[in-house]
Amino acid sequence: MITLNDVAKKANVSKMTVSRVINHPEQVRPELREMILNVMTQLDYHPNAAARALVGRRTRVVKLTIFEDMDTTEPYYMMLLAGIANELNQHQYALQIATRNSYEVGECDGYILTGIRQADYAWVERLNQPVVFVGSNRQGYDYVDTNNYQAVWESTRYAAEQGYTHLVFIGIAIAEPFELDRERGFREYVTTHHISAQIIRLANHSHVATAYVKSHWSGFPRNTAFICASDRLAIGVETAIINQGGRVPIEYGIIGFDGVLLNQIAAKRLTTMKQPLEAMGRAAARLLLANINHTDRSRGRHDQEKIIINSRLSVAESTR
Amino acid sequence: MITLNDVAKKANVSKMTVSRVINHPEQVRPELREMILNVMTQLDYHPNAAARALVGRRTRVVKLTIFEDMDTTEPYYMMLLAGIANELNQHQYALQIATRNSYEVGECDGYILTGIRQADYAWVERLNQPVVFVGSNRQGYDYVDTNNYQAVWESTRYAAEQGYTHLVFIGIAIAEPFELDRERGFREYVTTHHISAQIIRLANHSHVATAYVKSHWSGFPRNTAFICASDRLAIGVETAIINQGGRVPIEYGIIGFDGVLLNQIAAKRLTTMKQPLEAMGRAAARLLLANINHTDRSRGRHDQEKIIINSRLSVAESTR
DNA sequence: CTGTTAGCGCGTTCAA
DNA sequence: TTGAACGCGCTAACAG
Repeated sequence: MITLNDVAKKANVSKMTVSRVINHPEQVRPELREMILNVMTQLDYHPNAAARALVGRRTRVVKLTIFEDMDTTEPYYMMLLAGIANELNQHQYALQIATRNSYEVGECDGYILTGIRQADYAWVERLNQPVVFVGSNRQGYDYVDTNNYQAVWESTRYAAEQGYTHLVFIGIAIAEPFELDRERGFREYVTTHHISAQIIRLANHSHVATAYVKSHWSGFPRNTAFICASDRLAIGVETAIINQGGRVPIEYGIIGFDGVLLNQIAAKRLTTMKQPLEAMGRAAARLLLANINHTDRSRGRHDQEKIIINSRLSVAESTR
Repeated sequence: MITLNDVAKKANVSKMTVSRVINHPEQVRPELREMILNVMTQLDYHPNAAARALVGRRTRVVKLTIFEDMDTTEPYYMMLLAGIANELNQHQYALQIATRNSYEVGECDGYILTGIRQADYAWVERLNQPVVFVGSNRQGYDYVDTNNYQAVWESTRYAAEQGYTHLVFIGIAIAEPFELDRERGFREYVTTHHISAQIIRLANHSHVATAYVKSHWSGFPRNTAFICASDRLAIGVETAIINQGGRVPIEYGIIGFDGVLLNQIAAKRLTTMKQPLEAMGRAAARLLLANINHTDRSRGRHDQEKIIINSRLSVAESTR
């Protein structure tokens, strides 16, 4: 293992000078700095994270806490995770995964939280450490989120532009901000453009959507497009349409939300709004790291910071 | 922050004694040990991972490398992950997630590897660090795996015992050990018990299964049960049966494999072979930790160790 | 069985 | 601008 000392000897300086090249490069004469950097790459030197953690009173560990049953979890989190992990790795930080039942063990420098419900906020409050949410919140914590409004607005526009003349938004029956934003995206587009439209709210299960579409089939003329708030709903809609003898995408269009796994089950590959999950993960990690470094210097809460990331429509076979 | 010293002072012993209570409890007089343990809980003492890492020449980080595209990944990994993370947390280890593109950054004490293909073994070889696989391998590395043979054997038995008289195994068309074991489980059961049966191998997509069952419908008499090697295939089979007017589970039975998410899409909740993913994750972590501690003392490779975990049939609505 | 000493690799503080 | 000394929290090795 190469240490600071090894580099120092080879470069004929004290180890402090080498340390400064890493932490306060501006305090070292440029030529000397260059030389030392050279030696460092030559020796393939990597600072020892444990030693830095020890002296810096940092753990160099970030915890990701997922407040949701893993059982029913979508692949969603896996991609988010990848983004977070990648970003943290680059900064010599390790990620620790904490689930509902194990979230007290070990120390860390900060938390990334997701899937939170109202009841969990008390716990968050007591953490007293830097925190970043994935998904919006109204209690003033920093967060990263997708632009739900924009996503559905664009899905709707796409459907309209493809010539579907009746638009149906199938939402999730839950009064959370993310859902309200999605509905708003739909409503604003169809209102502005005077398009025949309706909004339906269902429990987020495919068979519920299937049953609904089946029993209201006469209300969906040809040339209807369904903009769905989740892929589960989209799959359910597709099943119903096919069972009723409707043709996708010629007579009916379907747009899902965040299609990852479920596409492998749909008869036609779903046109779907893709959330940039990897990017969201990276953003959350970066935001948290910034908070950690900031908190070090100045105590006290800063203003809520929000990072909103746009989604992209991935066009496939369920729309024309 | 509570340190060893704080505990030592309060307990009127040297900090070495406290340290021993943690690392070599057998070297401390039982009553003294008890007393110190008390003080430790009283003070809510937690050893500082960084300091231990520093002196122990360990990073206290384990890397999980998933050699597979996250895009198409099943929720599978998420649960595995939870198991690994929980176990590592208990041992003051942090988990780092490495994906295909980021697997060189940072140091660690060992690797948990999964989703590996033939081409990746060269990379594994060069690691030169303790390694544990999730999923079997023939190159002599330790691994944790489900008992694929047992799982399908029991599914098959269950179907037979429920009175389905014709059994069909829908396998995945791929010559990997896991698939061969599953087929073997099916074959041995039906052969031993002289049951009318057939084996079919398909690409692992639900629509492929749907198409196959549809076009061979006349070959599947009433009272047939389909034992499927994946839930995707099971869902596809179910769709076909329903489209053909067959009734589940009265006339036809379906058993899936490892139903996590997909159940939310099936018309009838699938009867499915549940892999104990959390347990597998924990087992993998424990095995790796053992290897890490072992390698510390004695250099050189030991015999391949295998941990095979049985699955459990979760009976739901797609069988009687 | 228990305590003392020394040092892991690094960064802060102070002195040069 | 650079260096020397000290200590972060912990444990291995030795001494008692």
